[in-house]
Amino acid sequence: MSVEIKVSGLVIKRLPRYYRYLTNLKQMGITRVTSSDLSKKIGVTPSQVRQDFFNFGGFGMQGYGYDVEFLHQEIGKILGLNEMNTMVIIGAGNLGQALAKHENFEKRSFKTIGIFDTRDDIIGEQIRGIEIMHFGSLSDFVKNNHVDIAIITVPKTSACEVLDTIIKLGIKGIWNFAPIDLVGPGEVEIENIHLSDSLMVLGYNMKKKPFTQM
Amino acid sequence: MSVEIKVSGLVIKRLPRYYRYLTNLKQMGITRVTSSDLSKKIGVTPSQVRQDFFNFGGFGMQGYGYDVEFLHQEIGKILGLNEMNTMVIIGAGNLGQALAKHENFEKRSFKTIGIFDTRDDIIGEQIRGIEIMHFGSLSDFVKNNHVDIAIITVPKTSACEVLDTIIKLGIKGIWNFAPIDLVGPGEVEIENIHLSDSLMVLGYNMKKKPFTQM
DNA sequence: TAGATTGTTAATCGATTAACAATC
DNA sequence: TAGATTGTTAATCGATTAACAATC
Repeated sequence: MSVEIKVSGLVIKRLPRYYRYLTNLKQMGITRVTSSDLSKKIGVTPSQVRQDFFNFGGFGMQGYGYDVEFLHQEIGKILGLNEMNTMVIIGAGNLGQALAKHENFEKRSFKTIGIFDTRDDIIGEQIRGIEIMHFGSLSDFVKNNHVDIAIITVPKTSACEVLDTIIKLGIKGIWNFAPIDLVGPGEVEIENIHLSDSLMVLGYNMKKKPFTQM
Repeated sequence: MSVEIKVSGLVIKRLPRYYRYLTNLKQMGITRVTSSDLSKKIGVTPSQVRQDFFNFGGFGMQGYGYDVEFLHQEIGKILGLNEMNTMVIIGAGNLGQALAKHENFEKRSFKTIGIFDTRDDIIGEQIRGIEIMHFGSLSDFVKNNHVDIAIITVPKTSACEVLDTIIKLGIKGIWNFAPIDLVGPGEVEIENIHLSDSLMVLGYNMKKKPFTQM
């Protein structure tokens, strides 16, 4: 019916930053904020702040600015934070366990409800009350529990195999930490996190400095 | 003297992806590649591949394409992978320990040489042969060892304090995992990793799908 | 030499910034 | 009402794509 106008990915990436800063403002008891205030804290122009919000219809009032509480809530809705998203972690290695122990995700309504691995010696262990189960029982688990997102923290070599299984089980969101760009069918959303890519960008930026100063 | 032309950050972010794919090609024994081949694998246009490399003068030959070995090496140089970068981890919590155990970074010439924390009970422990030391001894450590990069994996509440110390010690690169955007003086390069931001972007992309299909 | 593919310039597209009328 | 600040359009800037001459 109403054809959704595509919002640029660059805008979407800025939303969590707005959200984080609004959370701070709320905690400090500040109730009103202008595009100029926000822009200073976030390091963009006031124009961009207004333009970003304009993509969603605009959340402010002329002459006043934005209501912190309301803006926080609306951005949260856009990002899907108003309802809990359930996650399973595939791969209980160092990174998988660290992510399971991380408490920040739940604050943002992303909750881990199961961890899966193939190493028999750790099956049955619990991390923050979340059980480590055998990868073979993932299928049953998904049938009995609603799972929104699978987090892939297996080695590069098994990532593709795991991806296939996950897609077959009908999971629609994937957060991939294996150092390979996973691609799936159109209805599956994949976010690839490449930690060493980011480290290399840091390496470049550090090296480049002397040149730009000339 | 020669004023370096600024290369866009978007180009730099693509370099690690080229690099990863070239590593694969090398491993498969492939010696030659064209901009068209690369573009297909990486999901960009051939034009963009050539334009990206043109920023650095171009690495190919007309009528032939690119020599895999040479291109791999040149991109590695740009990213600063030809010499070892030393790193310390500040904060030996779940994430800090997981990063210390991660072996991929060393393959890219980023080597962790020390881990620091303030909790007395874990001081002296070793992770993959890397000692956990008291945060108070960081200053001495930096005097005796060349440290390129500090990885911040402390809670949000102590991140700013840690940042101050690190900057005073003269460390020039910071890889920050605390959920706050750290900013430092111009000569210090900071890469902020916000895992939950990425999760929220995934959340948005999953939600948005039904609309775009209308 | 003929064919292929780059290097490089020009055209297009999209994102950011500026401007200002609308309005609280 | 006057002042402030948004919503929204227009102008600018930068990134991507297209085109093609250079050349291996």
